[in-house]
Amino acid sequence: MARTAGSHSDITGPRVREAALRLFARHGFAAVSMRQIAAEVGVQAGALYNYTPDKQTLLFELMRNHMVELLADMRRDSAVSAPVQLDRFVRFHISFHHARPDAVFIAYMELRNLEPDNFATIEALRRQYETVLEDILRAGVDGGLFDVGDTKVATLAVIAMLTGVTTWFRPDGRLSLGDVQDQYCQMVTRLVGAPGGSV
Amino acid sequence: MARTAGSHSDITGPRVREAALRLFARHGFAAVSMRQIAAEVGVQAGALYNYTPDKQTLLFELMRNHMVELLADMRRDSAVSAPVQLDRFVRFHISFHHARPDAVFIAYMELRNLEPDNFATIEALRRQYETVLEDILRAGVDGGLFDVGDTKVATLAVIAMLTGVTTWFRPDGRLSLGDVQDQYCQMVTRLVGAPGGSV
DNA sequence: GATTTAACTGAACAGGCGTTTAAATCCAAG
DNA sequence: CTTGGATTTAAACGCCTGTTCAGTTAAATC
Repeated sequence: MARTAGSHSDITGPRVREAALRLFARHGFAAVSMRQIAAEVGVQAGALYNYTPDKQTLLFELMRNHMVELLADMRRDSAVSAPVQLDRFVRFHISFHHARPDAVFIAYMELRNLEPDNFATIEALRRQYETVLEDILRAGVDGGLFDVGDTKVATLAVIAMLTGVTTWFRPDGRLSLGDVQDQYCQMVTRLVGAPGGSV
Repeated sequence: MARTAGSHSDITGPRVREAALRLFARHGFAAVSMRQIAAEVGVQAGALYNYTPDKQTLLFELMRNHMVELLADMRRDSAVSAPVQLDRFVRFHISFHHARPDAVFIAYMELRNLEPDNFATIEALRRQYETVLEDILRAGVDGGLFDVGDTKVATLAVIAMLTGVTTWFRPDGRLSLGDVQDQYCQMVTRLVGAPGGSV
């Protein structure tokens, strides 16, 4: 034997992913070259292929990691009432996405650059996430606590609304993240027709 | 003199823009080559330069046309009440965007591929559109008909929610466009805390 | 200090990129 | 039918693309 596995790869590997994440988010997958990513890491383009089989897989892994992390971090507690679950979901979505603006951007913008198999995988994870919210809404409707027209439509409307926050929220702006979370909780609560929603 | 101006350009010009619109929407600006656009039109790449000074301008013109058309088609009638204006805004946004899925896609996804000056122009048009909704909400708040936390936040939330429709709505699906418009009107009405909103 | 091998370089590959330009083509007016 | 300008082609420009690979470097083990 000799050199222990990953004497530099422990460092370079993550750096490659970080650089790719930032550059893909900033300029788009198709507009970023492997040489640009390599330059950001301080390495030649060929060295990247120690860490990914190709550019497409690099994108796919970034998106999958993001979605897996999203699903893992979300705690689903069906013991509490639907309105409380909804409130938690809203706050979780906003804070989780705010902490990873680049990954969010990529996950929503680069879907069309995924090869069919990879697209199907990411799409399945995304639907899984949507289902969590949909289940909350349906539970609320079944319990007579919510009143929405079509549950699926309401689900997609709420997620679109929440994800939009990442595109404009700046922590040094007029409102704190907590302020924004509070307002979105109120808006979503009203949107689903919860009794306490309207003042 | 000879051939009247634009004997073929009347045909080729629009075809170039149509092909570019579709291809940019499908694959992304950076991933589409001038040769691909030319092939779609049935022409050599060089011929495109009779219709656009360069690729960047082709993208910019598509986006600007979309935004200008959006602002032009919207009829602002401040004589009616804020809730009615809001209802009309929601229905208009959904149907206008549904009729132009490719242009919508480009207008929201290709902003980062615009050069600074072009970006500023599109951004200004977009803010102009947002202001229309914001004015409606503020009028409603001032008249005691709406109750939102921060008006700007509510504006962005509603627009994000409405624009999201384009990503999933299919006319051959479970719901008609009218159904979707109805449900979004109800959700938005409740979201802004209008009195009749909650059942 | 010799050996081993992970990590990386640098050059090369075939092909595509946006754009330019001279020459060819086309067609309506004279 | 000739003419002349609008329209398009075909080829070329220099540069960049993702990926491969033989060769170099350097660190950890013996």
